[in-house]
Amino acid sequence: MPELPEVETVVRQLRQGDGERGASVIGQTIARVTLRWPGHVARPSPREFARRVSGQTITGLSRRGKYLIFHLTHGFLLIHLKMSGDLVVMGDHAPRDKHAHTVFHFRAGGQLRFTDTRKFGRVYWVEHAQEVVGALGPEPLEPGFTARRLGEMLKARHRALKPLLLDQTFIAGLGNIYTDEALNRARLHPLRRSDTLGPQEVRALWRGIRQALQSGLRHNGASIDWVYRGGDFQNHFRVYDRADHPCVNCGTPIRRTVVGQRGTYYCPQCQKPATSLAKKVKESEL
DNA sequence: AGCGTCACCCGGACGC
DNA sequence: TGCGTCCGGGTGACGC
Repeated sequence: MPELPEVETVVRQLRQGDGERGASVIGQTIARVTLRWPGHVARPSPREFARRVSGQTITGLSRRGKYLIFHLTHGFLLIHLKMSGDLVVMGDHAPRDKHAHTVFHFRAGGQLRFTDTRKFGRVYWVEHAQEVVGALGPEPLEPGFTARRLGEMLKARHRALKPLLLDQTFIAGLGNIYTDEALNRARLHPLRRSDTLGPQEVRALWRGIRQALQSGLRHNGASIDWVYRGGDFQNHFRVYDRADHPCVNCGTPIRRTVVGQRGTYYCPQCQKPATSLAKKVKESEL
């Protein structure tokens, strides 16, 4: 599931263009679009989408949260990879891929393929990118995201940390993997209430979030399931998908529970619940 | 209003 | 082999 580091990795590769993933998309003019599965188009209508995007030149590429933002001559093309999406530039005669549901054909030859096994991904064409990403929370790796600011944000809410961190309007870019990794680094229990953290704990969470994301970026993201993006962060998980494996810090077996309908991994020794939570947590584990 | 919970969309993996 | 179940990002419905 592409989260901030995976999406950023894709953005960098599409921007630079390398041997493995083809030429840069910057400067390419989209001659036409093939919509093999129109359900990919979130807005406007599939027909209108194809019309709006065709003939436009990609002048820039950026990221906001988990969205890729292609800057066009007029308006913006936004793509969300959701769980299984991937974007690759290929030659026109590259082998067919049954999961390449949306394909952007370049005037100069070559194509940008949006492959998406699960079909959860979405594409948008809008006049202003804000129409789609306007409600997102702050970018956790940008300078404006300080520990102080995080502290104020946490104080203003009264929720368990895990679902709050997954809320894209709270912070943009964290998904299930990096949330669990961040909480582990911060030594905070996933069910801990956001407004009960002391200053040291806020700072630990701030550092945990940033270190987990930066570590992911350094490894070019994680390649899990059948989606290979060149990254190897999956070999450096501390808790995610490591149920019953020893905690890298204390050796205690990592535990898997469900929080907010999401598989949640944590170390029961390093990430102890606050005393007021302990009873509730114990009950849910029996 | 804010929060928790659940269903939904998909198809591959996995257990029986 | 073939069935049922699980999984998840984001959204929207619903109830408290």
